[in-house]
Amino acid sequence: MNATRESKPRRPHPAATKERLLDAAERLFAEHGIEGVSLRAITRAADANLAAINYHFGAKQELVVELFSRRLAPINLKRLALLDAAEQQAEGQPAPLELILEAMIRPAVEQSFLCASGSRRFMQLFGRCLSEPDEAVERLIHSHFEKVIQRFDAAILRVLPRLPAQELHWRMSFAGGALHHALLLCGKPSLMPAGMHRRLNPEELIRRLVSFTAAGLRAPV
Amino acid sequence: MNATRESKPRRPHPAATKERLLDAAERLFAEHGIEGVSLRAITRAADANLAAINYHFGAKQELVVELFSRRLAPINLKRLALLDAAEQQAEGQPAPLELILEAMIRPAVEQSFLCASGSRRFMQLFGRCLSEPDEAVERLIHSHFEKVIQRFDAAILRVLPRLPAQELHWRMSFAGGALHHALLLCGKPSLMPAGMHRRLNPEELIRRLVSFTAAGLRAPV
DNA sequence: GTCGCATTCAAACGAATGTTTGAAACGTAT
DNA sequence: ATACGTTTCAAACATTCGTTTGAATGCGAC
Repeated sequence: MNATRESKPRRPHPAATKERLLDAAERLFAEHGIEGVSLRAITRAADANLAAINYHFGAKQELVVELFSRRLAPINLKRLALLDAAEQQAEGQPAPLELILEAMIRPAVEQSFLCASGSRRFMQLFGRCLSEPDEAVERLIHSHFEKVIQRFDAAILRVLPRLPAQELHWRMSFAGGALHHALLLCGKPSLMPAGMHRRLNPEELIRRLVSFTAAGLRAPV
Repeated sequence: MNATRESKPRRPHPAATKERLLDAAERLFAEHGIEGVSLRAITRAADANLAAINYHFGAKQELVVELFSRRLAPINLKRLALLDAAEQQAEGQPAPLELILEAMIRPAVEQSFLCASGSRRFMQLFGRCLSEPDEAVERLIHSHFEKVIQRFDAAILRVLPRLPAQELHWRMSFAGGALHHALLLCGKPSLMPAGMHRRLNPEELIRRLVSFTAAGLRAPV
């Protein structure tokens, strides 16, 4: 008998404990909030020992940081890539507003709808953390978005040159709020009005968000 | 010497402990989240004994319920009153979209900017709780908003009759997300882009929110 | 005064939290 | 086989949490 495979069916990849912890924490955090999940719950769900988190991450806070970086970095890279593509396709002209907004919205929605792995609920967690008090998380999010916000602000100012900067900032905040609230609803259909979550697919949501926010941004001052 | 006034300057109205607890809890909850505030912190801030909360409310959860009801009920009453006024002024015609949206937005923004008492930060707390996991809070919010949502949906369907119900629900969710995200930003200027919180007054915010969401709701399907 | 009721108080309760510890088990290179 | 660095484990650490308790206090009515 193969001792490593049959006597202990659990722990298929011994070196993957760190990833299992991240996945379990992501799922549980999205469901119950960061403060609402204990290290014991995480390690139990990840089939790991209680001390594993402090061994691999040092502290719970560091796990949170690594969790956010793992998901936020790819999303924002994709946002910038889509924006680059939109601007390159415009050939010197300002990129179309709808394409800019889709570049901002699509990566978040797609990540939110990704069924594979635990990444599906991350955007729900992210939306929750926007309103959380933890200063470390706040700084972390801010650092991840600083560059993205600058690029998108500039792109939109190019296509809507008559929009005052102040007005643009507020409207982008409104758009962000709409996006994150929508992703939140996707994770909590119980908050939706009846019958709203019929045929809930990402492309439809993206289309709705783009047309709503584009109209809002184009509103007369 | 007046013993009740000079020997113990604290506790001016002995019967107001319950209110002091609610005010302190509201402020602390808005700053650190519900789960992030202990009964000890609340009672310390309210200059009351630790057991005061369990004596006056029975449990922490009941304090939260009473806290929400105290603020949410007047806001939603004002919303319905403004909507009634808008529809009455329209004299049988559908009420103007901008007036309907202002009826929804103004009470929340004004409550959020109210400097007197601790009510100023409640809307920040409310926005936070939209994404919180607590099922009791979730049901509580839902029950407070059920009637309001129905009335506003109907009013908007009257002025935008060509808007499919599904589309309307999503766009109202987007509008709600924009509103609550904006109120969240007002409570956390650190999340704003630089220079955005210059001259932050409620009327300007209301105007911006109304024009943004009105344009979004009118967007072509 | 003194009774009765509402409120406050200090102290303690059990349970749960994040973290630490030191030994055991593991895989791998020598 | 032996030794070594890495990883896992059970157990305990000190805090903190929400809640409970029972005595003390305040205060108006009789």
